[in-house]
Amino acid sequence: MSRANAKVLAPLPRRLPAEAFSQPDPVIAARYFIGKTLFVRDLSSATRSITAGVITEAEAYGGAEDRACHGFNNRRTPRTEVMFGPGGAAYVYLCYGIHWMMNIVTGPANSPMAVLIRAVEVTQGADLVAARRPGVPRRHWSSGPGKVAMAMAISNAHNGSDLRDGSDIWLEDHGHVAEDQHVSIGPRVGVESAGEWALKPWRFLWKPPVPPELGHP
DNA sequence: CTCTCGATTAGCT
DNA sequence: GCTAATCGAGAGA
Repeated sequence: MSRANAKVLAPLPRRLPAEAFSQPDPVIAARYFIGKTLFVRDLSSATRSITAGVITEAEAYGGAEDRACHGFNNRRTPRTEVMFGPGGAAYVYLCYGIHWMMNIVTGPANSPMAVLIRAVEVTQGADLVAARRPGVPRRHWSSGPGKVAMAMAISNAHNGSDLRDGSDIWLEDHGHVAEDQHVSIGPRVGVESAGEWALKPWRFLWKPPVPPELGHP
């Protein structure tokens, strides 16, 4: 291969800029992450294989006043500790004793904010995901926060990993554009007990356009 | 130590 | 639509 071709074919700089993680408003961050690609290395297998998926649903948590956030009122515990670090780390915790939830820590240090990844569309390693989710239809592989972890083999082994330049779990921009007209905004799921904070429209759901031939008259 | 509850899912009605 | 499963975190005594 010639030097000129090597330059043309060199990988694009796909990692996200640092500012994406230090963004002080978790709601803006959540919207920004829609359409970005999450890469995960399977730390539980000897092969340490990698799967990837485009983020299609996300929710914002944070600001010390957000009652739905684990860091509400600056509650600092072993579990929430990673949220008090600077943006860019993975916050992974166990929910309902069974399900792992994957979050992107955002904002400055000492300010607990995170974006929960609620759904992805698998774009790499579909064979691996199919093996992890036997009998499950593809459309249900990762259509929920617990399912995202199951599909991509995310667990507490990823908690605290640096998403900015790490190699166990990270984010890339592959040019998928989630246009406003296809992104619905609404209240967060499963946080009814958070009072008025449960009503905040901090959930973003990307529904790619329906092909014309499938549209209703 | 004990008690409560959860950023959910899957299966059945 | 309804609910059991499942267990660690966090709070309080």
